[in-house]
Parts: sequence; structure tokens; C-alpha cells
Amino acid sequence: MPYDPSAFPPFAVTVDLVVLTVRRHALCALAVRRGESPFKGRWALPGGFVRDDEDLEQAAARELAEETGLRAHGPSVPAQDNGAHLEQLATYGDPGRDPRMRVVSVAHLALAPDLPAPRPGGDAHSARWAPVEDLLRQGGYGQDEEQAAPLAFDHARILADGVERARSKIEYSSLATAFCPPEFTVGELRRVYEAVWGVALDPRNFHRKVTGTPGFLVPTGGTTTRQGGRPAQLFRAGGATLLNPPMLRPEA
Amino acid sequence: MPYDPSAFPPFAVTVDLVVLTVRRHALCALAVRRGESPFKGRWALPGGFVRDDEDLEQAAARELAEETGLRAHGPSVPAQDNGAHLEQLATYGDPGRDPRMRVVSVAHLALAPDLPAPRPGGDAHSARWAPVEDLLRQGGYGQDEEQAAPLAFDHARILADGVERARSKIEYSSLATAFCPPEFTVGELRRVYEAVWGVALDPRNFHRKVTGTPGFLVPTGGTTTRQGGRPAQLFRAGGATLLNPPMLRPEA
DNA sequence: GATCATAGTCGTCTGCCTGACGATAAACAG
DNA sequence: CTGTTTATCGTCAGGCAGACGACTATGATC
Repeated sequence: MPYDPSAFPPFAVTVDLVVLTVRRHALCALAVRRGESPFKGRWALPGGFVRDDEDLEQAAARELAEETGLRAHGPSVPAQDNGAHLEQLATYGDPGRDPRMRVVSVAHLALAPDLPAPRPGGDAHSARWAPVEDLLRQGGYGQDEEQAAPLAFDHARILADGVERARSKIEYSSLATAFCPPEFTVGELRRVYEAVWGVALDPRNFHRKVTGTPGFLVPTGGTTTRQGGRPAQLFRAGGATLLNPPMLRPEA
Repeated sequence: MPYDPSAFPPFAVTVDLVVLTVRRHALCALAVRRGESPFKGRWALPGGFVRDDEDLEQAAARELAEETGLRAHGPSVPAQDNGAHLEQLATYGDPGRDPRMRVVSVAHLALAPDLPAPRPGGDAHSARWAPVEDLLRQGGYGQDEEQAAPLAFDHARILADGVERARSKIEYSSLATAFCPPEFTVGELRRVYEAVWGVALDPRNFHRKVTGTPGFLVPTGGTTTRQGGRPAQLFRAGGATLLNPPMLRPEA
């Protein structure tokens, strides 16, 4: 097929973000309230149009910064001590997913440590961290009526895909450390796994696994007692990004 | 951001296909020769524009049918006895990846059994199955000069991503059966793994693993001798799509 | 037809990893 | 001082994978 500039239908291309964090023992996602029709007043994933001169990952990083203030690191940006992990998730392009026009959305997945200031202040009217369980509960019932409505557009599916990606990827990679601050304890890392998977893990076997995998955790020498109990060793994420053999979730 | 129809830049959206098969003990990909500028005469991945009224997966299935005659089954189309596995791979949208205009390409991965008729006869001038090793060898040297040039656009990276997806996904899923005809032997399945991973596997341990995983293989009762040697039992793919525990590739 | 080459299939053995769980250590709250 | 909490080390049995021996059933070759 020759590339006739008039031969292709024009699309709008957006990035949508599944931003996950662990707060109070629960896996939470960032949701913004829509100020415009359609789905006015409903909760949605943050996102926006890709600009003419930017890459898809740049657009996602820009939206992430606008909504959360987080700097992102991903495939093309090496990891720093602060900032969130960012990776492409999947692309959604059903005709009719947006009633106004043909929109193709390249969804991205971002993983962030619990934010010191949960101040999402972008162009959205309001934003909040909500447990993914609440956001995905169809016809769900939150504490108030506002939370009951399902997410706008096909964002429930996008969120579900992002959560599943995170759940499976921490099995065989060091991605769970993206939910932790730069220095963390084995127990804090374990609580991340427990929140993401929604299960309880044996602290002794977990400790053996993560400390026994070479290159996964590097002791910093310090200790902390911020969880109460006996002081725990502090670690930072090591260079190993792949966990071999993987740590499989307990059977369903 | 309000959705002002004039506020977003228009994009062209295409689907590109990484179609993989196993031929003569090698993992091969479908490549088409470009008949138009830019990259005229160079090899590229098959693909085309997404139409105004079709879903991304539909567009990929249509392109696959045009190029290979294969019917696809994927997330939204249940598996049939014939046809190829189709799934979304990733989306590539660098500004400048196409010198003529802003194009976002949603790449898809298709896995097909060795085709009875390798007759790719779509709109491309010519098409061929080429070992991925040859296509990815930068400044590679094939039998003839034509094969030496790298793939057009960013298609080498897309192909590499697709190959890596296939290599990793057969570890923990039954996807390798997508490379096999409806009925196949354990040895044929093992040769698929060997070709995709580029390693030699122990036939006895492989046999134990795949026949010992419940729901993975279902014996049909028949036997075949098409490989020479002692007749082998014929199987078809069972209902299990996930392989637990996974079959990990030998260490690098 | 005997022999050989080729594949397929069944076992055995050993070492590693995991899940279950006991025991000890080091902090804090009363 | 005692109980509670969390961290960390050890032990043990079962499961699984890699290495590899043995046997079986075909076709090819002499």
C-alpha cells in the first residue's frame, strides 16, 4: 500500500497512566475526577494527548510529572534514587471507546513509592489514591456514592491490565523495589508483595529468598526501627533486575 | 485538558506484524520487500493503516490474512484448530520513525505453524520467511546482497522485541503449541523450543516435563513416524494455557 | 534377515529450592 | 521485668530439574 497522505484516517493519540503505589497495606491507583463531558464527574485514569514532537514515553513521563510531581525512569531513562518506574503497558483503540472521536490510547504503567505529599495537582479538578479493589469493583460501593460508579471509558480494563502486569512482573523481577523508598528493609519489601498480591507471606522464607538472591539487595550498613520491634537492616536495590528462579505467587 | 477537536495533533496509526514460525530448525519471521520510498527495496515487517471502523486487533488480523492467508485467534477470538496465535506486542511512536509524517505503530505478534504454502501474496511486491538471526544481524551478510541491509524503519527493534516476547512466553505458557500443527509429537514440540531458544534440550527431561504437566498435552491416541525412528504418540494442545512451574530456558 | 542409525519412552539419582515451622535476638510498652 | 512485636537464623521433608543409563520400535543398509 503506497503511503498516500490522504489515504489514512486521522487518529487522536493519548497516553493514559496506571500509577500504582502501596498505601496502608493496600495497592492503590491514582484516579482523577473528570471535569468535562463525557463521563463528567466520574473517576478516570490520568492522561492526555501526545504532543507533536514528543515520544510516547516522554508524553507519559510528562503527564506523570504533571499529576504527581514524580520524575520517571524507564527503558530509556536509567533508574535514579528517586522517581517512579515507568513502562509501556498496552494500547487500546476500539472504535467507540471515546464517543466523540477515534482515540488510540497508549497506556503506561508507573510504580511509585508511597508519596510524601499525595498532592496530585495537575489539570484535573481533583485526584486521589484509591485502592484498586475499590476502583475495579463493578457497581462498587465505597464509603460514599462518588466512588461507586465505575471508571470512565475503558479505564477499568486498562487498570485491571496494569494491576495484573504489576502482579506478575514482581514474580520474576526486582520491580517491587520501585514501590519502596531508596532504602528499605526486608519487611517493608515483603509488605509490598503482600499488598500487591493480596496474600500473607512467611517472613522467614521471604527473607531467605530475597537475601539469598545475589545482586538483588545490597545492605547499606544502616538499620532502622521504623516498623517497631527489633531493628532491621536497611537495603537498597541491587543491580540485578531479573529474579532467577522467580518467586511465584502462592496458588490461587 | 478539555477535548477540543482542534487541540490535538493528528496521527497516522498503523499495525505492524511480527509473524514467527519455525522452519528447518530455525525461528523465522515474515518479511516483505518495500516497493515505495522511503526504504524502497529494503525488507520490512508487514503492516498497514488501521481503518476508521476497525479495532486494532481486527486490523492486525486483517493484515495477517492478507499477507499469509492465516486466520488469527487471539484474546477476543477463541483458538481454533487452524489459524495463528495473535497478540498485541507494543506500540512505537517516536517522532521521526517515519520520515514523512507522524506515525504510531501498534505492533502485533503472530505465531504460526510452518505453512503448507509459504505463499505470502498480499499487496507487497514480494515476501519471504527469513531466519530472525539473519534479519537482526546488523550489517548482516546473507547469501545475497539483498539480505544484508537492515530492516526498514525501526522494524529491527520491533522484531527483536517480538522475538524476545516469544522466547520468554513459551517458558510459562503453552504458546509453543501455536508453532505446531493441530496434532504433534513431543519431539516436534521440543524442536520448537530448541529453535526458538537456540539451544539443545534433553529429550528425556523435556518429555517428562510436558507430559507430566496436567492439562498441557492431550493424547489423541494416534501415533506417527514422520520424524523417522520409533513411532511417537500424537498429542493436541490441552486446555491449560499456563505452565506452572514454568520451564525456564537454560542459563545464558 | 542381521545390523545400524534414529527417535521415543521409562527410570534413577543427586542437588537445589521451597514451604512449614521452631528458636533466638533486639527493640518498645506497660 | 514481662509481654509484644518484628527480624533473623536453622532445620527438615517434599518436589522438581539436570545428568544420564536403559530399553523399545521403527526404517535404512549390508
